[in-house]
Amino acid sequence: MAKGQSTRERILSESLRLFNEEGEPEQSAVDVANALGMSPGNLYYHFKGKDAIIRALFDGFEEEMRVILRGSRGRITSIEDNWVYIYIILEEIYDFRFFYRGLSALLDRYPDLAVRFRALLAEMRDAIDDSLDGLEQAEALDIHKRLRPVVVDQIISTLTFWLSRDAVSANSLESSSLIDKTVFEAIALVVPYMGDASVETLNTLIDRYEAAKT
Amino acid sequence: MAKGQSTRERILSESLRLFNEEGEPEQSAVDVANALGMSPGNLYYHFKGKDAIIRALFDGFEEEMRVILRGSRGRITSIEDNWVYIYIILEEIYDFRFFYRGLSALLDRYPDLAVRFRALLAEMRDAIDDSLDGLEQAEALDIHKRLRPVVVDQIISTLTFWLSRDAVSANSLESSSLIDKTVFEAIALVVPYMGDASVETLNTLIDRYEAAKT
DNA sequence: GTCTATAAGTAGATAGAC
DNA sequence: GTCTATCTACTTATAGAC
Repeated sequence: MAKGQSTRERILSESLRLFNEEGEPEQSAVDVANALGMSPGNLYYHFKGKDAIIRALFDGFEEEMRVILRGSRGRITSIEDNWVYIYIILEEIYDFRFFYRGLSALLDRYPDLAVRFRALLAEMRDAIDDSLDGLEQAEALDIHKRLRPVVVDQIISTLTFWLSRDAVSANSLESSSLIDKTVFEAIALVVPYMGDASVETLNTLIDRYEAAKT
Repeated sequence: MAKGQSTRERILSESLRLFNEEGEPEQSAVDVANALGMSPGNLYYHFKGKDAIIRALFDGFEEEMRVILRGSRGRITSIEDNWVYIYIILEEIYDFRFFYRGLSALLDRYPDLAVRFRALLAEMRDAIDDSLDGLEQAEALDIHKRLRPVVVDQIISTLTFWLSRDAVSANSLESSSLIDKTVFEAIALVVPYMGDASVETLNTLIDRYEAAKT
């Protein structure tokens, strides 16, 4: 543990680590205290319980994600830009993976977080719409009016459930491979709408993907 | 409750109802017994606990899903066929929705069910491959070799996480509307690969979707 | 097959000493 | 700020009577 870290911060970072690595449902507030060599009473002095810890962790995630989403507006015009942009989003989600893995259950347990999470998803939707607009101009992307919202839903769904998909699949990947694969899949959703540029774009995408693997 | 139903059957159907409607994590074995006006001791006589109940429920789901998946092989050639086929799959999943809503957590808790669930997904993958083959011949569907497995993944993902997506979204739909919407989205994933037939297919799809709504 | 009673274990939470 | 001690509430599980 880095010196200068307050007890509060130590509780938060150890909780995040335990939830991500051992599974949030399996860890009680007392487990967190034990992992830190701290008494439960002390932990309860800093946080009213596991609920308060999870809310505090969400605060941090929410803020960082907002910075990412807002920082990109109007700046995404190429496939390369998109690759990097989505990669950054997925890395942020990966750091908060316990939340995404048990999403439905957690949103049921914390209705207040559900409201905030939905607001975050709405921001993400706007950001994706924005970058699709950018691509439509720069790369002659052409999505049928009726299909546009469906495609956006599919992209959001991919960015939301990629970790659950991996958990369900038999052979779980290492994190960076998984992120690369997911970026590829997200962009692949719009490739067929690129008309004559599709094949070329697909090749660019495959090159980028293969490069990331090495 | 229908007469002639054994206590075992009553426990299973009441458990399924409670898990689906009230959430599986919130219901203990004692809650199920109480809901049936039965003593916990009696429930424990029939099932060793909640784990045994969930395994028995999975047995039923697994068997029904296999029948559906195997019954369709080689019989799907049109968009209409696909619509009906996917609709039936989603209805079956809907009956077992508590499981799909807490998928990651449940597969973590029951590694034996994880193995069986993955086998079921593999069967589903084969069935989807099969029906895409059918469409490729009948409707000149043309998916780039590299994208084919990605598209199949996206379809499977849609059919696996549609209930979680709905739970996360702000405005949850009524079950039949949600199923219609999901069928539309699943088929929409292959529409752009239909070349000249795309627009026509999309219109057929929209008509079918609008008809389902009324 | 079904009931009552109860044991055993654990998470969540707080009071009060240091 | 941190610790020890403790209490409540609840789930799981079983023994033994009917």
